[in-house]
Amino acid sequence: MSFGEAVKAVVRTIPKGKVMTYKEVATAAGKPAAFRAVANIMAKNYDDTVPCHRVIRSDGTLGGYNRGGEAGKRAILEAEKAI
DNA sequence: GCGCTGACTGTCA
DNA sequence: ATGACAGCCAGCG
Repeated sequence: MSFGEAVKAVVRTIPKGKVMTYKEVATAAGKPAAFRAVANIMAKNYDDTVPCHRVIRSDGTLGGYNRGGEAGKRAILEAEKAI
């Protein structure tokens, strides 16, 4: 399994109404220091089967989203009571 | 195979 | 607390 697939699998395990940081996802994927790669994977190879909108930065900021940016991402999280 | 890029993180000033 | 710099990894040209 490639790292990207592992990352997607981890994000898919995030329950509704919950959020994980890129670092947490990278750690769960097996590469605690690959948070940068995680962001890169999500950015370029976005997968609709993966709730990447539940992945936020360690600061608590939403970071980014390719479906409307932070605004759209925030809207989804609010709808799921994650924020 | 090499180099650049990026939805990041952590530390220093 | 805010801003800037450097470091890290995987994917793509």
